[in-house]
Amino acid sequence: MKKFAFSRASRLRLKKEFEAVFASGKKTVTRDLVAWHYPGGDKEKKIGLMVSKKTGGAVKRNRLKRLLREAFRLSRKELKEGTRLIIYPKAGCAMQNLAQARQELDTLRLRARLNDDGK
RNA sequence: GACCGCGGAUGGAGGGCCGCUCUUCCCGCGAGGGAAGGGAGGAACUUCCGAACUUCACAGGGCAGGGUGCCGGUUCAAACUUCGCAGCAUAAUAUGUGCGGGGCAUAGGCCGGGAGGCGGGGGCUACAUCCCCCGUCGACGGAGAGCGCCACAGAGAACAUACCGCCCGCAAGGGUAAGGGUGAAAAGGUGCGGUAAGAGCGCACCGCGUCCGCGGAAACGCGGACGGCAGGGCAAGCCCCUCCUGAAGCAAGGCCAAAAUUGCGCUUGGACUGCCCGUCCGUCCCCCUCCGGGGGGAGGCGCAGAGUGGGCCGCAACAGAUAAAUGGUCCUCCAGGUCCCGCAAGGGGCCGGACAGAAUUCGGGGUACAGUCCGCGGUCUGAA
RNA sequence: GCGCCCGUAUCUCAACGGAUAGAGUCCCGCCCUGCGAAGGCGGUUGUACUGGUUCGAUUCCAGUCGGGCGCA
Repeated sequence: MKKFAFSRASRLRLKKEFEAVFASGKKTVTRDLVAWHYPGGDKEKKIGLMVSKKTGGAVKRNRLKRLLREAFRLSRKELKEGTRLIIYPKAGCAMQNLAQARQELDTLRLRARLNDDGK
């Protein structure tokens, strides 16, 4: 297995999965992000991204998703196993580069107590 | 040379590390791993036109509805269709693929022309009309079929009882449409004749209409004859005429198909065993009964219909995803901006790469766009 | 992706193609009150933008821009 792999298994892909997290998950809010999270059944950590059209055009939205996906990919070993996470950047979100994205994701993880404490 | 505007081209380059997606091959029981190769644009944006494609509808004709509107030339597709050639894939003369020619856009783009509107200048001594030139604009059939509207001002805004006038008349009344005034628009213009005053009432020129001739490929123009001249504007108001037009759209459409439900058929279930026999354990409810059993329901199994969740095709000619890939980060170079040091050559610091992201495909239009290059036009400045 | 609709004051809505674009609300000033609320009087604020048709455009037409809706 690759160390920083990010395949389709790490993404929420079905409407059912999203709805399960919305229905029974907890909501955590930081300055720029809103997140829903829920401990899943298996060990896989999965992420889903939602970006509103209010954020901007397709280029801006894609850039935002790529940054957040990259931040998740690089720091996902710190995350608790089995986490299902949905991230929604707020409309006025001023995220410019990867460093800011990782910092935002870190504060989100601490605030939601999703750290991998080694079981 | 600088600046501005318009049009066109281009839309940073190389590398390291970590990732995503597709195809082919290899390894692996599998999960997966590895190798090679492909992976956003001129606008992918917009959805303003059209073509292909798909499903539905469809005897023929008409109406309604929607659209179109001076003339000529030119421009058109990796889609579709037709023909020819080539050679690859394959068992194949079929199919796919490549090349070339033809067809195909009602209304688009570009170029040119013609009438027309507006503005400016000039000409006919002057006004008006008209003519010529320059600039500019436009979706440019019909107001000689009908309906409707035309504020304010003005007497009057459309089959005129004409306000001030002019003329006749003592007056009542009548005749006038020249002149004044209003307005975006008021019964063709100028001149002469004519008349009580006037008027296409008559005449000349111009304008308008009809017909004929000539020129032009056509729109149209020119000339001649005839008609005294019908009654304003608006059709991007309704409308009439010409011509075109079946509807919807890949979320089209086709296929596979859990669970639950519906229908039909069959039916004691499990363990021991390779299988049968056999043994053991479990065996819901109702009705009939000659106590052997039989029938029905529930349950179980199978099949079928429909088609939800979901998936596949449509969807690839070297992008082909589907909560939707084509990325992140660092270094060097190339442009660029700004600041500091310096007389200058130059050196250093900081910032930093336009607009923008495929979703069946193709063509045209529209819009956005840093920097660089090219062309055209304008203004300013300088030199000869 | 495809198809469709709508843009008027801060907000909710009016306005046969006719001029100064209205009504409530908001805001501002004054009056009233010991102060405020309510009330009264007065005022500010504009047709998304750019062209075209027309004597004249919020209205008609075209194009940009910005919102919204439907379709599995």
